[in-house]
Parts: sequence; structure tokens; C-alpha cells
Amino acid sequence: MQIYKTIPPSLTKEEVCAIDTELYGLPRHQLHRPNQGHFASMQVCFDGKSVYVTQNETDVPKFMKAISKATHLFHNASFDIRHLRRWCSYPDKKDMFDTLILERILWGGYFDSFGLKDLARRYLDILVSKAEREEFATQETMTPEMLTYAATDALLTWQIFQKQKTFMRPEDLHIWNNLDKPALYAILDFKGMPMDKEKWIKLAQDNKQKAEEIQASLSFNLNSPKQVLEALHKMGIKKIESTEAKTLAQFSQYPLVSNILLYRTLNKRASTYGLDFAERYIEANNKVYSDYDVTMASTGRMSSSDPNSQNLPSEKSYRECFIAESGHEIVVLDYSAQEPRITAYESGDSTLLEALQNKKVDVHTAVTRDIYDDQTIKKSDPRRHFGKAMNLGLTYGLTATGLRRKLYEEDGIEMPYEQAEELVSKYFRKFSKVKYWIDQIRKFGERNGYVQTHSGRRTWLNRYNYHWLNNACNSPIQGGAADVTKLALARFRSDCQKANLEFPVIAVVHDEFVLHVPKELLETYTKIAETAMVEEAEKLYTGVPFEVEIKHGRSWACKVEEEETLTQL
DNA sequence: GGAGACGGCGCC
DNA sequence: AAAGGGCGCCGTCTCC
Repeated sequence: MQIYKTIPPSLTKEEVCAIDTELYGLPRHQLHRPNQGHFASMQVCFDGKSVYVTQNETDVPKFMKAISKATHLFHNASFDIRHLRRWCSYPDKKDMFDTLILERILWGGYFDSFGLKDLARRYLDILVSKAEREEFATQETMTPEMLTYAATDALLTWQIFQKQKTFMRPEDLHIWNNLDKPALYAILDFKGMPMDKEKWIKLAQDNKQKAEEIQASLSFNLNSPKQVLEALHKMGIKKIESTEAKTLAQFSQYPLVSNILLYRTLNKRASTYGLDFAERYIEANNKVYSDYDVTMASTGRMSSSDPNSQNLPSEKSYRECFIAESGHEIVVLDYSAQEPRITAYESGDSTLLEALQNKKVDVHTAVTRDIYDDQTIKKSDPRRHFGKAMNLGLTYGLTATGLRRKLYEEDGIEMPYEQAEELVSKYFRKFSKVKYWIDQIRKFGERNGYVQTHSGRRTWLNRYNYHWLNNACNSPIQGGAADVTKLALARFRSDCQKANLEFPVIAVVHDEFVLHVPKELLETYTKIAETAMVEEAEKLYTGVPFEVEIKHGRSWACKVEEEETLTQL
């Protein structure tokens, strides 16, 4: 490897250039924050041999200008682009590849490590150390070893891409170009979530105090499953081996057990969603900036971290902490029954399709009517819980036992095993093409070792997992839903650009978009977002109607717009 | 004393 | 034998 400390020569459109950036002093949980850390170095490699490096941030625009025509490569583009934009403009570039995301597109479910060093091992048979990387967090100058490390990263990215692209099918390229890359650019434009910090802290303190009171009354550590189990055994509950909530629920008549369950809830609130959260993530402007990963999950779903904004408590009091700034509103748009619609497309089941087309009742009620062959069943009918559980669970490989548990946990319904079994078979008799599709896709997975979504996003199946074939039917559905969400996200952003409007997304939770919009633009944004969501979904899954539920208000706990419309009528 | 596994649990 | 899937984060515990 030859290192040059000069501006690289001007590259042509045909050349391919790997880019890597290092920063000093990035806090561990804020690697994605452009208001943290500062420039250490930028290095580029366009021939697989030589690396051009600068440690001067004023060189960044000069580097960028020289390589602007070439195809760009990054390993984790979201990190580099986000930070590079501090020192130069980096508009959406079409000729750009991310070896990290490409690797997930190619090998999701097959491998479970996707770091640069993992790829170097797999593609190049090179063992590299990442020890130097840690030093950037605490150092302010670069040792020769750190410089070599940084240069090597760019070199490896270039070399890996040469090998990686030989594995790419047209479908993989399609997923990158039309789904994941546009979604990546959209994610980089997400705005911070404005928060009511005081309210959050009040909740945290209340929960912490209540949790501590329970802990103080007991002589063992409630946070230790080991000690909890021991205490329960001593008390006479001998036959349990696990202390997770669903097991303990069976013994809730014991005051100790119900106290443990209460503690767990309070402590979850006080720890994961507590004072540390506020301290670490709520910034001086009272906003929270999550990091998003476009293709973390093996199914193609996005993930969120630092903090994870996809698993915040759905409880009203917590959602009320995410508030609109003055003159603004929060808008929440979510796909109704997104996954059952994809199941309907994949299976071509006309009964399910008709249930989804029924505008008069919701899909869970419609499916319940079909299961029981009774078209008079209303939304309030207790049997709707069964239809709902089937709708949501069957593509995960739901069994009679799983159905019973689901109903008990979520709706407090106790159902005899035989009845659950009968319900499952009734469902499959009625929706016979769904059953047929499940059987076929399982066979496909067994034969090929992978399955894919309608867009062609592939997930490899792990044969060493005893229920590995459940993923055969789950991945095309869950992954298909992720495909829809990404298409809609990119379309929404592009339509905002066309209308010369700022991109107002502050969070995406799988099938839900959360926007923060000026009040006077509420209708404009809502219309653009809804259209993008519905049209992109219906374009991909032709023939299936998609619906989006829209809410808006002062906070993420906003009331349902439908209710307003109903009262108006 | 730091890393990683594990149990547990928040969300879709 | 087997209790659908996908994530990220917390605290404990073990190991080095």
C-alpha cells in the first residue's frame, strides 16, 4: 500500500473510488451525531493500491471535487456522508455503493457479522485488527499506526467491492438502487424529535422511586433472574425454570410474584426509558436524534439505535413526551394491516383479498366473519380477537399452542387447546390458498436455502434453527413490508423535494411514519405522504388495496382523525 | 476491569 | 419437547 498525502488526481466517471473518514472524540452512543467529535482524516483509494490521505478538514472539498465524477464506495455510507456534510456538500449521488448494506442484501441471514474486517476475511482472506479504531475516540493526533489503519480501511473497501460485485444478481442491484440507497438518503434527512424533557424526567423519577420501594422491601436482587428464581423456589413454586413474565403470570395469585411483575415494568421504564436516556440523548435544543440503519434486519427491515425510537413505550404518557414545537403538529401515518395485505398478494387468496377490500369493516373483523361463516359478527364481538391473532400470527408459523398463548397474553383470553386447534384448521379451510402458499414457500426454502420478497430481496435460512422454515414464510412478508416502507419513504422525500418542501420525517417505526410539520402545511404534507404510501404499496403489490391511517395532534399520542370525521358526520 | 453471553422486555 | 418472526437496550454474571 502506497500512501500519498496530496490531493488525488481528477477521476473520470468510469473510475471507482472508496472513501473513508475518521473522527476524533466521538462519544460511544453518538457516533452518528454531526455536532460531536471533530475531523481526523479522510482517505480515498481508486486503484486498490494507493491511498490519498488528508488530516486537514479544509482539504475535504478539494478531495471531493477531484473524485466527484467517479463511482463512490463506502463501508457504512450513512456514517461517512453524515459527517462529510459538515465540511462539504454531498448531494444524493447515484453512483454510490455501500459495501455494508450490499453485504446484508447479499448475505442477510447467512452471515451475522458485516464489519469491514469480517468482509476482509471472507472476500480477501485478510485478517485485520480494529484495535486502532478505538484510539480515535480518545486521541487528538494520529500515530503512524492510526494513519495506516485509516488508509487500509479505504483500500480494503475498494478491494472488497471488486469481489463482492461478482456475487450480485440483478435483483440485488435493484434492491440497492431502488430501495435501500434512496431510503439511506432519506434517513440522512430525518429531523430530530422534539421532546418535553421535564415530563420525561418526571415519569422517570416516579417509576424509579416506585421500583426502588419494591426492591427495598425484598432481600434479593430483583434484577437478577437467578436470585428471583431461587426466591420463588424457596417460597414453594418449584416447577418453574424461567422467571420471564409469561411464566410468572401463571402464579400471579402470589403477592410476591405480582410484585416482581410490577417491578419489572417499573424498572424497564426507569432504566431503558429513564434518566440516562434523557441525559444521554435529549440534546440542548430538547431534540432526540436516533440513528437509523436501513438494512439491519436479515429480512430487510430498518432498525434504530442511540436511542432506539422504534421500541418506545406505546403508553400515552410516554408518547406525550414527543411534542410538536409551537406552530407545528405531529402527524402519524401508519399502514393498516400492512402484512396481511402482502400475504393476500403472495397467496392470491380471493377470500382474504375480499376481506381486505371490504371498506365497511376492518380486516380483523372481516376475517373473523369468514372463519365463522357469520357475516353478522361485529367489531365488538369477542371472537374478533381470534381473527386478529390469526391475521398477525399465521405467517410467523403460528400454531394452536402459540395462538393460545398470544390470546392469553394480549387479551387475557383462556382458550382450550382443542378449540385453538379447531380455529387454526378452520382458518386454513377458509383461506385455503394461504395454506397452500405457506406450504409452497416452505418447500422452496427447504430446497433452496433462501426465500425472497416480491422485490427480490433475499433472506438466507438457517437450517440449524429448529423452526427455520417459519422464516421461510415470515421473511417474504416482513421483508415485503419493509420494501414497501422504503419505497414510500423515498417517494415521499422526492415528492417533498419537487414541491420545494422540507422533509418532515422525525421517525419511522416499520409501518408508521411520524412527521413534524408547520400547522399551515398540515394538509399539504398529509396528502403527499398518504399518496406516496398508498401508491408505492399498490404499485408493488398490484391488485391489493392499501390503506393508511392518519392521526395528528400536539404529540405522538395524537388522537385519531377518523374519530373527528365520524362525529362530524 | 472490559467483553461477551444471557435473561428479560420494550416495539412492530 | 420444542410455545410464530424481526430488532436494541438494560442489568447480571462469567470469563479472561
